Amino acid sequence: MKTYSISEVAKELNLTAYTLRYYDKEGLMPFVERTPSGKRIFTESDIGFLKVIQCLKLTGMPIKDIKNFIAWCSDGDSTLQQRYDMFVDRKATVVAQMEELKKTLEVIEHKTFYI
Amino acid sequence: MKTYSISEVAKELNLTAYTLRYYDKEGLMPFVERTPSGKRIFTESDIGFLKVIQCLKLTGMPIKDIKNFIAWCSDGDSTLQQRYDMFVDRKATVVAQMEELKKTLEVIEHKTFYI
DNA sequence: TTAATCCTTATAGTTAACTCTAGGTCAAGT
DNA sequence: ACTTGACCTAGAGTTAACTATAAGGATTAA
Repeated sequence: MKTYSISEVAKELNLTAYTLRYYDKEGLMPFVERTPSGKRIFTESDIGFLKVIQCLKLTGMPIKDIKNFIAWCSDGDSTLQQRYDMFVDRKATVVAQMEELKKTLEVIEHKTFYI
Repeated sequence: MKTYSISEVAKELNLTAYTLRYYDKEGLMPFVERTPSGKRIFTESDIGFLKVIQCLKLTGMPIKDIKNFIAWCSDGDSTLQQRYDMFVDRKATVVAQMEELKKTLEVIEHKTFYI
């Protein structure tokens, strides 16, 4: 199975190795294995998971909340509903942002505000 | 014309007077008038403008960038295109976030990732 | 006239999310 | 064997955006 180093993953996800180590320290990556000498080794599935984390971050979710989500994942099927609800909640947040933005666009398009 | 005090506006917009003064210091509210004694007096249109600022913040726009936008507004019609472009850009950002979120929702709905 | 609410400046504290440095380990190439 | 480069940790430093306090003063509603 192909694995990746921290700097390869950082490049792929467009962030730094510092940031990945910080995420690890914050409990966002309990799934990442190590070599006998202690180096992190990332699998394809780890990278997929990190992409989900990035998506959650994009929606404005704080790291502590993402950490909770990761912890739920470790708890298995019993937390499936919670996890699903959380995603639905996130979606609602972004949809609400979209609505606000649309309203604002309408305002500026109709030139109804100036200083 | 009806006007509002800083604390009334803070309550209406669901933030604190501290925050409003901070925004003022950062150049986000050059339009707000004062009484002869120096108190800020907000009009309905000021509040409308502050709501636009809140909307921009919701999309993740930093205060410095919002300040630039406000400065453009002061520059009048010559910056109309820039301002419109900025809003389109913001909209695109949020739409992209939506797309990411939809993808992620699909992933979790199909239960294709677990730790 | 007293209490509340506002103002200022200056300064300090807080939180989140990085971002970096120092000092050390380890594995591969020459 | 040795040097180079990528990795490690702990912990310090940074930035943004508040959030609050203090000290001192003005205004306004009851």
